[in-house]
Amino acid sequence: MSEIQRPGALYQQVAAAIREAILSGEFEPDSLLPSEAQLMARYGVSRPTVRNAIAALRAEGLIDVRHGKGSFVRSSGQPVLTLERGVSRTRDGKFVMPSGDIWQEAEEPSTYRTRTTKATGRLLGLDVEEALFGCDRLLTDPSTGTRAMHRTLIPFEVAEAVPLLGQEPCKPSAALYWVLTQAGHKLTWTETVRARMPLPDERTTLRLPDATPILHVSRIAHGTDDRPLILEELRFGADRAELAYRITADRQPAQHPRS
Amino acid sequence: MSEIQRPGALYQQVAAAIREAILSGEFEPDSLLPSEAQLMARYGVSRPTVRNAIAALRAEGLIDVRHGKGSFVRSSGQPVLTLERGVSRTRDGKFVMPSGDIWQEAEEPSTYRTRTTKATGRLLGLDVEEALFGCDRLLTDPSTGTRAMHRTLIPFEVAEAVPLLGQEPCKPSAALYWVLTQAGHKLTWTETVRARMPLPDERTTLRLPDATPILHVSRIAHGTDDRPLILEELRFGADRAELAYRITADRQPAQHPRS
DNA sequence: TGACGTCACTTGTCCTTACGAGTGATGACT
DNA sequence: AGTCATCACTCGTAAGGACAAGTGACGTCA
Repeated sequence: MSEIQRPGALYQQVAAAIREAILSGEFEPDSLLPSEAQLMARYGVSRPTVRNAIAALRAEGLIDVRHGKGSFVRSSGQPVLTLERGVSRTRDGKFVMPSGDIWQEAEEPSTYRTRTTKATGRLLGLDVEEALFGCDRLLTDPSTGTRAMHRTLIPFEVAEAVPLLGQEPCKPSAALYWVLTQAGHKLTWTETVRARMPLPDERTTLRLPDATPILHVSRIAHGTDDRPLILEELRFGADRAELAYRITADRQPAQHPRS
Repeated sequence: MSEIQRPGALYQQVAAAIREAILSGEFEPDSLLPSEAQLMARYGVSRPTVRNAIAALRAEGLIDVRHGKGSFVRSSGQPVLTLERGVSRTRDGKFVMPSGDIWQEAEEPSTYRTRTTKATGRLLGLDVEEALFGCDRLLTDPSTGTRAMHRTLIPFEVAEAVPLLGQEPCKPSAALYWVLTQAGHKLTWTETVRARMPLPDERTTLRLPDATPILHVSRIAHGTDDRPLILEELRFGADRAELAYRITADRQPAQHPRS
């Protein structure tokens, strides 16, 4: 019925019309959109044009298409899982460490030895081709079904100085940080947050829907002597989880540790 | 030449072949890929199939296509701009505030009055339909050309108690936080980080390439009485900028009331 | 009643054809 | 030499047809 004329290509006009209908609430979340055939009739266009419009909306993350069933308005629900990335104490209250260890292991971790790449070397501030211990784990949060990929990288140099680290680089981060503190380090860490589209293998292992970016957190911990000790990387779909940083102004040092 | 057979659909096989060639470095970043016609000949498929494969690679953010020129391997460069979201002092060293005010105004800010939506209400912990001062600004970092959308929301209640706020809600955040501190508040804030695909208007105003997610930071500041004072939202393309949080373990309070 | 095959409906894949539109080089004309 | 039309190449858009594959309901048959 609604003849459209405005912006540019036909399929963009169709996409715009559907998008508007979705955003205005005419189509409720999780509801079924008209089928391709119906849209063809509705706008008087061919099937490729309709499919092109639908592809655009998929790329925007507005709809989900299920083979044999139809297109559904994606329930734009906010993330259900909030990862608190501040600090928290252990139960005995004696020790401060990075929080966020809600995860459970979904698969056997795989340990390996590797070398710094351009990206990891940049973060660690190391020369290229430095040797590292590595451990990759696939984590889940059972209560929400969220999945995440976790990687721990420890320079050989550090592992030699703190043997417990190299022996079990797959321990949850809290344990590793505890070991480091026991070894006399006062920890400071920096988290770098990036977002990007997933590679195909990340899409499958994280079970990501269409048009779902990945949040990629790199946490690098420095010790007392300002040397990088551990690099942790966490990757997860941005549809399910979000990050939270709690910052208290009057407690934070201005530039760097004073005491 | 290279006949392919493996996984599923033809176009996926073509996409996989090209993807592999890119990731293995056979095609250098910024280099020109074979044209659609060449790919048709190379893999013995029709143009829609080739275009479908190319569309998949675009959605992954692996390539950029320029009308009339061809497809180019996207230089997967890391973000060039790091937003330090910790705390920093003013020049006189007297006051601690959120850092990150490197931005310049790209357009006239627009002030308005609005009400809490479901999303903002949730963050502010307010009942729905509460009245707010709002200000939207378009910011740029001239040195890198990065653009960002910024929004400030201040509840009426707060603006009345601290009149300077409501009068000029468009001041950079540092100024607002300074005013609040002068009014006797000790500030604590929480930043929530999410990522999602941009809406069309965000794509255009932020000048985002294909398959580029948005990083969406919501900073909500609480005062001495634990009441929400200001909600700031910052949105920018994840291709250019990243976030950095510096955390020092032995200075941070142990725990905090969960919202 | 229960199991199963069929059918109608959906989206997925693939092909062919045609033309529009942006880009850059070539070459003719001034 | 400089200007500009033309042309060949690129990707973008749109239509048409055909068949495969997933889904669910309906009806038949044991």
